[in-house]
Amino acid sequence: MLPFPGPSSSMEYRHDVDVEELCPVCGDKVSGYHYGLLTCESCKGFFKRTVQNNKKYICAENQECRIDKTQRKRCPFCRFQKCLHVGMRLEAVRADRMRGGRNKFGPMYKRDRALKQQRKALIQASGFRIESSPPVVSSAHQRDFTCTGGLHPDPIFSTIPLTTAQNDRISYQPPSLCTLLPSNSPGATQYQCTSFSNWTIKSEHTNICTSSPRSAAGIYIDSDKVYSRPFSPHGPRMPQLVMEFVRCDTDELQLQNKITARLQQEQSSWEKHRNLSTFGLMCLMADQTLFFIVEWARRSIFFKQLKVTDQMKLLHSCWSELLLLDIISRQVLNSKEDSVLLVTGQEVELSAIASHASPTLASLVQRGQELVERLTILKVDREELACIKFLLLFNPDVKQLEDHPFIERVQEQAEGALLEYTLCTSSQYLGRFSQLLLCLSELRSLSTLAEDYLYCKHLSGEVPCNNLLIEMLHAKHSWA
DNA sequence: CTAGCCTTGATC
DNA sequence: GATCAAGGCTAG
Repeated sequence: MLPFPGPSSSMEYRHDVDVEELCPVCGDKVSGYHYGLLTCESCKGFFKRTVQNNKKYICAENQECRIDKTQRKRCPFCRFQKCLHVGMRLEAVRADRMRGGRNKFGPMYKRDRALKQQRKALIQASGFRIESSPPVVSSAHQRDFTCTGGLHPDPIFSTIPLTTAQNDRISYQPPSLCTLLPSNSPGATQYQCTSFSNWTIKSEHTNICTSSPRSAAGIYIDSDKVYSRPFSPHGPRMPQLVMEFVRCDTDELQLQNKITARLQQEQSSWEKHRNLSTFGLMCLMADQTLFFIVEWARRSIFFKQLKVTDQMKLLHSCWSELLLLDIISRQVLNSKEDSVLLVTGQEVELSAIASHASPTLASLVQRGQELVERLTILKVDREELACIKFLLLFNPDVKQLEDHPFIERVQEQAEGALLEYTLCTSSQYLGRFSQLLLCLSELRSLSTLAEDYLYCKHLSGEVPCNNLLIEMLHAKHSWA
């Protein structure tokens, strides 16, 4: 048993002098503080040109264009909206065009830097290591699966009859994930920009550098900078990135309805060929959930900026972790102690599972339950779960990533966001963050075991085939 | 128009 | 003198 991965697979927090961050406007590399916050060089220049020359832009679409590194040139209107939205300050552009020197934002930049240093020191002091999945050494995974041609036009609604595992091994379909990933629904999940007319620079912002420093739970926090909340001005303050993560989340009710509908469709198709076991039905459920996990990733902030090849590598690496987290989250948020709540809304008695499960499965369920209990005691919330999903997805330990620095930076930002959130919501601050990271480790470890288990079941022909689940089971090992 | 690099100058 | 966020310059 491998409760925790070995040190070789762990990712330590680096002690770099410069913490690399992402431009809140486009996700490019930050070059320094510009007009009120850390941005990249190009957005700095863009903001300067726009304000200095009093430029007026018009959006050709719905004023909600996605702004990222590759598309930032396409719509200056939405780019400028986003500049304002994330907090770039008009008043930092000098009317007299005087060069050099310092402006009134200097002290604010200094405090922000101090906060970041403090946060970094806290993380280091806590001695955390973010554990990642160890390389899978199970001999069952060493097989070489040859892919042949032929893609499903739409795997989600595919009614191609399911084949047996034996046949699958001979004619394994190539990854359907690659057909799911290319973005083909522009505008579906774009960054929300407030319209310019609705945006007002509040006078309190201009006084920020003269206001007295605030502290929370012994940790200095410049809340105007870190906890700006344009989405919901009346709610509790929380890191903007956490709100963005939550915004990316899938609606549970919608998920339940869609998966139930698809399962009925799949099941009727399957039953024409043979009876489906309970285990098979669970696999179909997991399979359908995977489609939604891919959908979630595809429309998520940062992920959609990645090349499809990197997207596939990340998903192939963390699918089982995300799937397990999905199942576990459901138990934590809708907790009934003696039963497991399925994605379809059905409940299965734990005693029923225990009486039918093999020792391996029983042990997996047991460990899963223990993790649910730990998270329940912690009262983990949606915001924290949303951060954890991003921590799992943006795993910088995945091999041969094209844009590794970007993924590393997102991982760091997600960690930072989770830390800030826990500091801001919990009186035990650092303790809570460490507890959550320990749960994350356990989740990773558990998902590896679950994947091994599933793989063995697949080899014995018990997993319905030609689906995303099978592709994922095969993929991690064919990449290696 | 964009974005990378350069120059400037107040503050430390 | 070093720093670093302003504005400036310019090839692409």
